[in-house]
Amino acid sequence: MFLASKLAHATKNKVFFSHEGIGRFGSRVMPCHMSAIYHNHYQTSPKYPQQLLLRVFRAKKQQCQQLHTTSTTNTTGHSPGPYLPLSKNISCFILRTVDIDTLTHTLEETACKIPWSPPLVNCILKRLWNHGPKALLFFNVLDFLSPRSYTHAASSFNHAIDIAARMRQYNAVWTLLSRMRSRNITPSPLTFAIILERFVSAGKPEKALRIFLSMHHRGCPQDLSSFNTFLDILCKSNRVEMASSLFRALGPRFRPDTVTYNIIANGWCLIKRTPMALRVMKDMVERGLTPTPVTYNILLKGFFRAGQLKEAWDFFLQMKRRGCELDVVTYTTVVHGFGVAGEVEKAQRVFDEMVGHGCLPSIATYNALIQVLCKKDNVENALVVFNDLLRKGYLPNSTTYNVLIRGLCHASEFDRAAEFMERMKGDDCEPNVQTFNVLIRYLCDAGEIERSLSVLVKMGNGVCCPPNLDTFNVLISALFVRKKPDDMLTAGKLLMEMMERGFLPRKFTYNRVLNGLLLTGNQALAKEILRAQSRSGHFPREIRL
DNA sequence: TTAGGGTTAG
Repeated sequence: MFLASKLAHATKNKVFFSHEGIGRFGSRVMPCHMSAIYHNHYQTSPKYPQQLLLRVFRAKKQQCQQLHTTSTTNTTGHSPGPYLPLSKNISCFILRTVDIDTLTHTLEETACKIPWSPPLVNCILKRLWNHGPKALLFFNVLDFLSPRSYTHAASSFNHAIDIAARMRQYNAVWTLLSRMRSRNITPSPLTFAIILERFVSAGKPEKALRIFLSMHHRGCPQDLSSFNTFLDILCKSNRVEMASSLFRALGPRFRPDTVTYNIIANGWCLIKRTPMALRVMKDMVERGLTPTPVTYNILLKGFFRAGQLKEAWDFFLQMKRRGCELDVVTYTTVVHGFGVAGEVEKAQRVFDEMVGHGCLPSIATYNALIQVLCKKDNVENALVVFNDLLRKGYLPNSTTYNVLIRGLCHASEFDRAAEFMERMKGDDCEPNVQTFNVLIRYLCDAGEIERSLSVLVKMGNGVCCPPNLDTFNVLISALFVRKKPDDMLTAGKLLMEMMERGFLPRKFTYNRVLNGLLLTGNQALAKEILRAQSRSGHFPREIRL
């Protein structure tokens, strides 16, 4: 009964951090947030997981149907996503079930009773993103249901492949790819884009090249589009030299187009080698291809990125003189570029002139100007621009609020920042993890550890957005500043919580917290962390227990 | 996930 009541609370997503007043940990009296962390930490695996997982499903099924019905009449036009509540609860259940054998058994026993669908499965996989082993376990259990009442969609295979590749489990990647084909699902260019990107970001571009060259043997022929995708992946990981060589070697086979040239030009700009980007533009003209507004915008941004303000301005003027199309991206680039370089007046002038030139600012342009004013001028002036955009009928988005909230925090205006967080909700724009992280970071910097922990409590109930790796890293680091023994205990609980949520702590964080706990006589929690770690099948890099 | 602009802060 007690466990059932716990889970019922869990399904409301409020129980873990809903305690108010004073709680206790051992003999130590703690403020409410400490109690909340304690409660969250000690949510153990349920005793009868099958029944409880089904209970989660039943409790949410009706809610999902209601949401599905109401979503069509939602005046905001935003569907809350009929799968959201169910996916949230199933993924919470999976993350909180520590013992892998119990979890496997529970999933195997109950999975056949739940009507799976690709959107639901994909939602759950995304929520399990930070805990690769459990995500793949979930995927595999569904893939081998007996009798086979559900077959994974291509999109779910793509998610699973991405997760396996992210963990650098390359054998699992190829197994999944073969299994995909055995289920009569052809791997798509997207499947290979995912694989190629993971190999490149893992520092294996040559292996990625071999995969690209042989992908037709695995059911997906190469074309210009997949060639461009691969070049772009290489360029975005700062391997433009390799992309250029490939472009020269394979160009005749794929017949490069404007997009190909733009990708390579952008690659040079990303590493601040604008002369090379200009050469690419010259090459494309010589090959009979006309540079597009995208080409010019890439170059323009490249000059700003490289700190070549004079060249950027000259290029901008030249674009005007030659009658190139100056679109909203061009103006946003210039406003932001000059602003972050400290030339706020020039940024403001360009912003003011764009309307006169027949180009309306987008919300991104406003965001660029607001950010610039917050960083290089005054947050009060940024608020004037914010009110102006409201007056003109623009709808601020989460970036608008985040840059403003950061500006207010930077000016130590925490109460006003909190007011804006409330205001976001009124604009149908819930605070996201970046919003909370900004507030937490600045509160920590100001030494307001308790207030920052209470922000974590707000996040942790999962209603708005769960904390991410940054959230935990910032908070744990801050707990080492005051040198208070109680802070070590809190750091230990945070480490425990982050592991339960599937995050892999850095070796430095892990050792630092364990040492802190041992030095302050908190051996019990240190052992608990070690046990949880060894059960999770998830290890901090370079840690072997 | 065939190309370009706007969110932390290190």
